[in-house]
Amino acid sequence: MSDIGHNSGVAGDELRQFLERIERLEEEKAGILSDIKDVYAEMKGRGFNTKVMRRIVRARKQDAEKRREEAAVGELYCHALGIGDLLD
Amino acid sequence: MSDIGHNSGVAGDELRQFLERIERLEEEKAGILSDIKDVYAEMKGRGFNTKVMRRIVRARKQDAEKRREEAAVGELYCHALGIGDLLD
Amino acid sequence: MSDIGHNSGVAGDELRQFLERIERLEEEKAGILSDIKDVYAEMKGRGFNTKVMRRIVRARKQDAEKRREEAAVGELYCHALGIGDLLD
Amino acid sequence: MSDIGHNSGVAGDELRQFLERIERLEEEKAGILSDIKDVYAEMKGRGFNTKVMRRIVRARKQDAEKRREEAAVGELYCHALGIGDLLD
DNA sequence: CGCTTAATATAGCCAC
DNA sequence: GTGGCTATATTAAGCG
Repeated sequence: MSDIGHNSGVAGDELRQFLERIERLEEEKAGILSDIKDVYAEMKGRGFNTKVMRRIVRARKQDAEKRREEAAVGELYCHALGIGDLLD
Repeated sequence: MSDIGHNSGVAGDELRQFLERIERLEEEKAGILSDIKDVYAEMKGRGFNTKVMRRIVRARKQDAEKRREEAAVGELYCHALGIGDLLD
Repeated sequence: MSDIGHNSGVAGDELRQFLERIERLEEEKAGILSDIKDVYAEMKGRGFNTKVMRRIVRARKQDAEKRREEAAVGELYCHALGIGDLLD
Repeated sequence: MSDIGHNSGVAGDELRQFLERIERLEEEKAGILSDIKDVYAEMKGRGFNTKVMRRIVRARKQDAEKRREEAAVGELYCHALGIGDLLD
């Protein structure tokens, strides 16, 4: 191999591409996290109780999850009953 | 030091005690996990759809969690309103 | 319907039995997990580094060969990326 | 009550605004997380060891943090010495 | 055996 | 600044 750098061929290039994509996304993620933190800080500056707010946000997330979960159970039920494989 | 083993004094003894306690508990845990697996296997042997069962168990666990979470939010609300620190 | 409750016959009873067995075992499991947590907390209170302890417990559980193999792959990747020896 | 909805005045409106901003950001965050997951999945599809990749990404993140910290200290020192920004 | 979920460990954040 | 707590990342298990 010629002295094209320290990588070991084409796999190295591909790896580097993946690494760049991931680190780019990680940067974006860090930005969002920072924004969220800022909003809570602003709230607190406006005199709101952020602990309560965090709980609410979490509860709403859990609620959405639970809905999805129940829908999944329902679907399984329907399937199991419809095709008669509650006994599989 | 006399030939009491390869430890380096009293801290070594204490560490070993902790390690034993932990590994004992880990063994118990492994036993329970194995038991759960066995129950599902038995169910399947009896002709039941275990995937549905797992979903149900999970949904019920989530339901309990959500209850707890909502209770926590309610408590925070009461506290916030009661002492008047919705604005903290 | 007779006084058998809201289930639909004998399969329902059997299902309920299984559900109870599973949830009972899940409770026991939760108890053990809690105990393990307590031991680590106690260790920390005694001044030990629990992160290191966890690694030791895990290492004693798993195989050494796999670790060696992963280390080799990591070295390879770092070399391919031209970023020498970030890992370990 | 006039047609302001079910809230209890201006604080309610402000709260709702904050809630919307937060949940909007949470959605964006979830999108990014999903994208990252996809990249790793693609890598795995191309035959790479993603576990090793994750370790590399993490190591580089820590390294970057340490760099930033050292840069900050360097700036501080330069300022304290009255020799502005010798270090990049 | 891979690949999708569940369990566990780590890390970041907030309050004290 | 420390310690608990929540969220995230990693590891392991279970199923097809």
